[in-house]
Amino acid sequence: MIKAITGTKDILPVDMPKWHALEETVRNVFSNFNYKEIRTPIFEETALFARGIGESTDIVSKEMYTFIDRSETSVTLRPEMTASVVRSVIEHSLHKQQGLNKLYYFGPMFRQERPQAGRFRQFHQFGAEGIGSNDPALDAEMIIMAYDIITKLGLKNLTVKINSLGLPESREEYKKLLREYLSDKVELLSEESRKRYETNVMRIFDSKAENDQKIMAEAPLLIEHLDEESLEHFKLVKEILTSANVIFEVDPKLVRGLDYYTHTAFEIVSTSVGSQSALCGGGRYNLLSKEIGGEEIPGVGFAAGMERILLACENEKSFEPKEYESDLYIARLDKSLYNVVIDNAIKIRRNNLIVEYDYNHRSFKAQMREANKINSRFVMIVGGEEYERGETVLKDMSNGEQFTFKIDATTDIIKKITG
RNA sequence: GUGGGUGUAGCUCAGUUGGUUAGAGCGUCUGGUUGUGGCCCAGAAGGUCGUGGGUUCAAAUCCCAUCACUCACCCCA
Repeated sequence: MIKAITGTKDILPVDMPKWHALEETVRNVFSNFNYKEIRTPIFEETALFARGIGESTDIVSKEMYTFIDRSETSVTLRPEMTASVVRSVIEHSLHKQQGLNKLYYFGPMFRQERPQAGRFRQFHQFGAEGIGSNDPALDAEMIIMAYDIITKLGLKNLTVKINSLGLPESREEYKKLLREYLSDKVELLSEESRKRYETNVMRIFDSKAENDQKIMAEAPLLIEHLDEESLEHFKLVKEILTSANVIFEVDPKLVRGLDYYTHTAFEIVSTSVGSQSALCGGGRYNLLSKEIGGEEIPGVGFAAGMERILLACENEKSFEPKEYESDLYIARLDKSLYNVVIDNAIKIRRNNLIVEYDYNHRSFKAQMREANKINSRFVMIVGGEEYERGETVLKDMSNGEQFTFKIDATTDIIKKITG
């Protein structure tokens, strides 16, 4: 018995109403902010992610689905979308056609991690990227859109965390400072953190090891060593969020695991899911386009995990997607009338109504039971004396009332149903 | 990669100190008089007890291995 690959999930018809509801909310909010959808390939040259996201990140160093294709090219299933979107903008010179490109996307992403609650190897994200402006209003807009989508779904128990990672120059200076602070404490750090001391010292703030946290509690914070420009940028972001009524908290220890961030970094976390509590995350990435070989184009964006959001919605029972319904079920009393059923079903379906009938040649009772099961509003009964008179019965399933019509006047039936 | 938990019908689960033909609810199918759903009633189908090995007169039950699922660490959406 072949089963779906570890960490992947079938999204079955019963799951579809909530996915559609989520997608609808996402599209509505993004289009109100005038973002346009973009779709990029599901796999890319490995170098795009390696350089864009950063060799030392967990994603690149141990989580990517990478393989050599038949033309000896190393390709990778995308672990996130930002690098792809920036690549696409540069490749098609979208940034030269207009100053700012406001883009959004949906789709599956792939990371080979151990699955757990709210984490899969194939998972879905929606997200937005604003490419071509360094304005703090755009940073704020990302957070506001993410916040609006999530709150429109009725979710509570949220925290919006923001931080500024500053400019590369001030960050390098700060890293020196941090290394100095840690220089005589390296021996006390966990193994993982000692590695980070060499590769990416700021990430030690992410460590959950008790002793590491104790040491880091006293460490100098980047936010206290930001340059003027970064401080001003951060201040404006906070002001806009405040006037938009987005309640946030500044988390000086929020250091995101992707290399390309500058200035704003943010996350929205929920207490309604498992330990993987980040529903969305993002930030500004003014260095990214240069990193992947283009000119320097400022950008900011975020991505949100759809499975996690739906999990939070279920746990909070925040909304109830509507159940499947159909307009008409055509039942026959006599097997010989199958063709009449088929003809009418096709005619009425072509008039934009949801029509079903029994394909398994079951009893009339079974047909009525099925009509009820699929939530059909009406049943059209074909057969018997009425049929001999050229008529058919239409039953309203909500109250049991029945009406008789000329069978060749299906338009009357359609009117009755839609009216 | 590391640790914990769980694998019995399509689903959710029961199965006593190892002891005959492995159960329930839901779901599915059929029927409850000639042509009418929901509720109710009756009946039926459906299981190599995850897989492989071992202990035993006897294993769903005990032991070992293996796989899968799951939660957590790590990290992230």
